[in-house]
Amino acid sequence: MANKDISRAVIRRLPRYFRYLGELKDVGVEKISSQDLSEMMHVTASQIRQDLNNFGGFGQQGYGYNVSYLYDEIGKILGLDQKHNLILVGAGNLGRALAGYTNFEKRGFYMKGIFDVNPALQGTKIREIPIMPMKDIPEFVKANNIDVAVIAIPKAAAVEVAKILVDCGIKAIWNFSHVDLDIPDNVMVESVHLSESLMRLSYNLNQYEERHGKKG
Amino acid sequence: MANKDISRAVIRRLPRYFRYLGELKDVGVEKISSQDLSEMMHVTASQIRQDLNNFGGFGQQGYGYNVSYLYDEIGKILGLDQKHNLILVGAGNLGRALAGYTNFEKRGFYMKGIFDVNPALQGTKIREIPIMPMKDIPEFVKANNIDVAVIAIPKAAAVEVAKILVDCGIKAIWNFSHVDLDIPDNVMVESVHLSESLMRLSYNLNQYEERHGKKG
DNA sequence: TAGATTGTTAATCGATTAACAATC
DNA sequence: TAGATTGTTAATCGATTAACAATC
Repeated sequence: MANKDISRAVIRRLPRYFRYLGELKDVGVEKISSQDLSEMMHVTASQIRQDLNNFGGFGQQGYGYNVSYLYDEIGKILGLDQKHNLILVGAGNLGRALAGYTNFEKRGFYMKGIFDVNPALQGTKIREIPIMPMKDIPEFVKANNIDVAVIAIPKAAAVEVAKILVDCGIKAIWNFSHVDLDIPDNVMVESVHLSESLMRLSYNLNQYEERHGKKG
Repeated sequence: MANKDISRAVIRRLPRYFRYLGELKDVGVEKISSQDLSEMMHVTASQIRQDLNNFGGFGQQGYGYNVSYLYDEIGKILGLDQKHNLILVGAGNLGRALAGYTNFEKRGFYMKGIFDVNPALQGTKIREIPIMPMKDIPEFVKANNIDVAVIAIPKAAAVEVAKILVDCGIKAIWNFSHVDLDIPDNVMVESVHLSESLMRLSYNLNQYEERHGKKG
């Protein structure tokens, strides 16, 4: 299960395999060949086999892959069987949406605390999770065995907060702020840059219109 | 400005250049060399020059790049100077957060309507934008010159809604539902799969712990 | 056994980096 | 002019695809 040097491209694709296998499992499909899966996912069968074989031989010649088994194995590779406590920093629009995100538990992440600068929010709760002042972060992180933080605050504050989080030993940050957090290698950062995603949409839309006319 | 066959990798990077140039501009920096920018962004200078030269020579030998000019040019390449009307489908937690997302206007996107299945929400507004029943989508899209839809609803509904949107001539979809929308080539889809992002975080966190021990 | 399909090696393709001539 | 730095070609690297022997 411990694997060195898996390429980023492969890791990017793993969750998508996991999603498709989960759906197949849900509708009761027991086995699938790389060929059939490739048609469903619009990728090559070769790529699927290559990707999976980075982690071991999950299939069987002449048969294909057992859906349920492969689903579980990819889940383990993704570490979804591990439990982690997390905190949310920022209870604005996006933060509140993330606090209500029910998939955390399904992936092994448990939200234990929420932090915000707004004094009006302090003492209130979201889904039974207390909202606390920013200054309480270090103590809370240490006391509650927190190793992941979700950051959904303006970029200026994000840089500062990231530093605090790193100092109190957080191990990973899910970053929604519009900034690249420059933190030590031993802290993982996964960023969701909505703004950049919107610009890519804009680019593609614009390209299409330039090629086909605005009312194409 | 019309450019064929720019690789996806380059497009993925453009918004990031745009962000850094915007920040440089904001602090009053007038020019920058690919070398200096590369150090700031942690990429190679060569890559920056290659990327930019896909769209034309924006720099000057012996000088570098004019920050403000390059910022504007990349903005044009990304189509941020174009205006588009959009609707939001889904006024749940995430939908409400997106409705409050103030960057839309800055990127040329104007939210004109919100749609939701919940009857209790109908007739109410978010930021002066009316929430309407799903069945009104086609009429509204046609009447208000809408060409982009933001989808933030459960995956089962998303597939169905996407079909309706395509039928009434929408040109691009910003998809937050956990599903790959299988729609015609002439409709652009930009997906933000939060769930997959969280799984990548999980993978990296897990890898780190396996290599360094749980309390590394 | 024959057929199917994997695991894996080899070939191809594309993206990144290095190098340098052009030129401001 | 000399120095700096781009634009661009060539070299390298990595990722994807094709092919097929292994094997269920």
